[in-house]
Amino acid sequence: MSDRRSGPVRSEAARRAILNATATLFAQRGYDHLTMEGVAAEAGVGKQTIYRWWRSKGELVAECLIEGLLLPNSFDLPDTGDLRRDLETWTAEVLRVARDPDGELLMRSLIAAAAQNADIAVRLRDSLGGGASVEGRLRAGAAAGQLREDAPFDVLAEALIGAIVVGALARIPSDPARLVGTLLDENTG
Amino acid sequence: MSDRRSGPVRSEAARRAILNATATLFAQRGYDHLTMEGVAAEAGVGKQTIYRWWRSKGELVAECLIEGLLLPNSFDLPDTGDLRRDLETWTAEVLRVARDPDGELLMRSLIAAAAQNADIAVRLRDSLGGGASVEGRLRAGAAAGQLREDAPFDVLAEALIGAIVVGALARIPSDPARLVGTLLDENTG
DNA sequence: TTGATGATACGGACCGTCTCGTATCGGATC
DNA sequence: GATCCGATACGAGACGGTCCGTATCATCAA
Repeated sequence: MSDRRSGPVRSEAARRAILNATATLFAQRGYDHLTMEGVAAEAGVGKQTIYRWWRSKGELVAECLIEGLLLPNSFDLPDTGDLRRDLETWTAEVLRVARDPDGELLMRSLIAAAAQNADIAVRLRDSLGGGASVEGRLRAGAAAGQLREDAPFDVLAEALIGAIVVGALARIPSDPARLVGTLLDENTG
Repeated sequence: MSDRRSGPVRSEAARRAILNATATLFAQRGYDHLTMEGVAAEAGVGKQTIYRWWRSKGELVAECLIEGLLLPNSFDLPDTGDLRRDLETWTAEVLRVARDPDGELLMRSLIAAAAQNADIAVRLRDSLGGGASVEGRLRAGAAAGQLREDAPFDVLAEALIGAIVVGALARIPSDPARLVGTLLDENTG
């Protein structure tokens, strides 16, 4: 028995056009005003082609997130060996984007999308450095003697990301150095 | 010149029916599946009566929040004199509601609503103890010698609420004692 | 031959506006 | 004080629009 198939193969061009259109419209209009018909039109594609491969708007946005089409690469957390400076750099970069008018809509839309869709929440957390990057960087810092070895890395990561998110939602101007300082100071080795 | 009006006065019965219906349907279906027509039907009211007094779904939900129809009163932060225990009690209560299936939908919907609507974000922050309650409780604790006098109260409050919110979004099981402990431990006087 | 594609028609859900007829208020008239 | 009148909120629902998710074309590449 062979699982060979005849007929045309899934069009990669259509897939990319759809994902790019989704990213464009998401950034322009936000999650709630993102429509499947809009994506189809922008991508020059039939609606059915979208529904054939994605079950919902949420899956579409989640895949854009995975593909890195929604968040800039600068959100990668650096590791220069200086834990505090790296965290401040990263926090400042995230806050800078969050304060830019376009970026603010993007962040708020991502949060709204994450609140409505578990897939997106997981992907967003990854993209924003959830389990992996922030917590990992904290561990590396501890290994380098810049943080208590037994510091609660997961809680600290959650608090840092949480403070940024809530600050963005409530439009509170946060100071990266104060924020990182508050969380690190008490836990330095 | 007088600003007297003739004609019937705004119906308080209709207002309450609308707000109650909004709260009920919000808790049942979440923010995005809350429809004006659904509210009108549930409240036994004409759609126009809603649109006459509220410009959007967001304003409606924000007013429910103000009226205390969406969040239980138990979210009031106690002050027994023991800062750490009070914060742990409050955090545990919030997390308890967030873990209940109905409560989870409610919390996630509130976050989604806050991300989309600035009014709701402000009201939610108030209801959840934003500037006022958590930060104020921290100050009181400092005055009682349970926290450094010069601790960054605002950042700590933001980090605590943020950690709870992000934990709820990403469905991370948080431990109230660890969370509060991490934030308080080395800011104690 | 098979199956993905762009296009488009379809019924249905909600939107926000508009207009009914009805009920209730204040002010003017008697 | 009784009565009428203009103003206005009310419940109900019709209306044109947008978007949903599904179904069905003819077309075209493997």
